[in-house]
Amino acid sequence: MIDPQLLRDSPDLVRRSQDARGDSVSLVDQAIEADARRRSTIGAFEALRAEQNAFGKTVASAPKDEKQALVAKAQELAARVKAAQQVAADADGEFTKLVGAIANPIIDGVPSGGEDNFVTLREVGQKREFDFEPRDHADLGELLGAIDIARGVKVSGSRFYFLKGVGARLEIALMNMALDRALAENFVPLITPTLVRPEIMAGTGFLGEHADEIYYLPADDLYLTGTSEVALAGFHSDEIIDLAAAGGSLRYAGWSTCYRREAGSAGRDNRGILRVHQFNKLEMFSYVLPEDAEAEHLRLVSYQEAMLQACGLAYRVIDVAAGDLGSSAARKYDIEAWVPTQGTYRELTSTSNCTTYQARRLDIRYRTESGKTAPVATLNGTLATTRWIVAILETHQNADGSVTVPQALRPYLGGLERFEPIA
RNA sequence: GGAGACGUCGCAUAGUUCGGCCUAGUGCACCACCCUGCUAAGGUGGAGAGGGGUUUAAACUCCUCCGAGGGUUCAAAUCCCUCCGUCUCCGCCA
Repeated sequence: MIDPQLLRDSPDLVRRSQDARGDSVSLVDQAIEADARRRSTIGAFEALRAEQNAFGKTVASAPKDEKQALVAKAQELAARVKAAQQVAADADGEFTKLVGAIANPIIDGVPSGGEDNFVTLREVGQKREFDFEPRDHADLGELLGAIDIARGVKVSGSRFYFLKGVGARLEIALMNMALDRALAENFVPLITPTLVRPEIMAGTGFLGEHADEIYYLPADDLYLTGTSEVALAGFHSDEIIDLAAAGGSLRYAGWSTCYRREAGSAGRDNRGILRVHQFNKLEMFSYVLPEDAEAEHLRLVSYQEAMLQACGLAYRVIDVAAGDLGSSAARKYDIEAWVPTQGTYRELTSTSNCTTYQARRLDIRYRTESGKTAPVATLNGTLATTRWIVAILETHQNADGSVTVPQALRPYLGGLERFEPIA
């Protein structure tokens, strides 16, 4: 949810953001109007209520013989209060609905437009060239006994797989390397719930545009999370957190399995494990002071880049365009790694600065120096996922089908230097 | 899954019997000052959250919040319903 004060003070800023995202601009004016109506109806109700409260005392202390008449008058007053309360509640509901539909105002510099209007900030690393015909990760996975798609499909259906042998070990190694790096930056590790209540799912904004992406268990009214961001954001919901005592920020590294229905992407990336229903992820999540959010965002990107570099991957960092941002994000950087057999970059990480938008909805606050409460800023970013295996296998493959393990990962694989094809 | 107990403004509690004197009391912790002086004790005062009005701001003022949401009533922490959660015991199962 955006700051209602911003709507009153700087409506143009909100209008510009809506326009850049390709969202409704008139929604802003509807919300402003609803805000005015809300406040006037609340005022009317509260005045009546004050009258009722005062009159109630008169009734309570009145002598018995006068009570009858007073109660009759109180009944009439109560009816008016009830009506005014309903009007105020309706106006408040309408305002909440409209203001809730407005996405987080983008940060200056975010490119306008849709999916294709991103700006490439930098390209890093050498794209791998081959003097042989490179295999794609699905072939390599089979050759190495690392990925078993067929059996995944047999057991669970399309877009499921088994990681096996060095494949399973590689994923655990990636997660452990990511965790070690997160620990070095003072992230607190968390293994998070992957089933969450509706209000937490809604609070993180995933029930809106992503609703059909999410697995839902009707028997228990619980949602399976597509990222630990949901639980990490919910972790401090309804809390006033002490950022000062924590050194200005609270950082968590959440590990979890992630579940995605991939509705609407039928036919896309069907081969291999690029787009799957279930994978694992180590996610960084930061709670910071609003004024520190942009600096924290750049730090998260730098940790991601360091991870990709350690894995010997070529990549580009892109500034995602406004129309391709989630409603909670004010800016998002994606890092895409070069996938040789596809001849293109594919997203391996994403990091969003949600400013105070997500925190306002989840009611996560801190205390300012003057002692008042104010919403914190939240940020999230990927540090490792199962998908990285795709780029790592393809990038470091050799002509005989073996794969050279990047130096940085070897300590996490018992010193293993190469994955060799199984017989 | 069954039975029972419970949920009060940081923590701990009073209040629920029998609706109005609750504008939710008290203790601890906290903050400021005072006294005293040696790591403590005492004294005075302050202090919850959200939302209106007003204001440069402060101050002031009103409304709401007793797990959540409904209901009854002129009036609900208190009565009724639903849900959520915690604890104890029993059952079942990794």
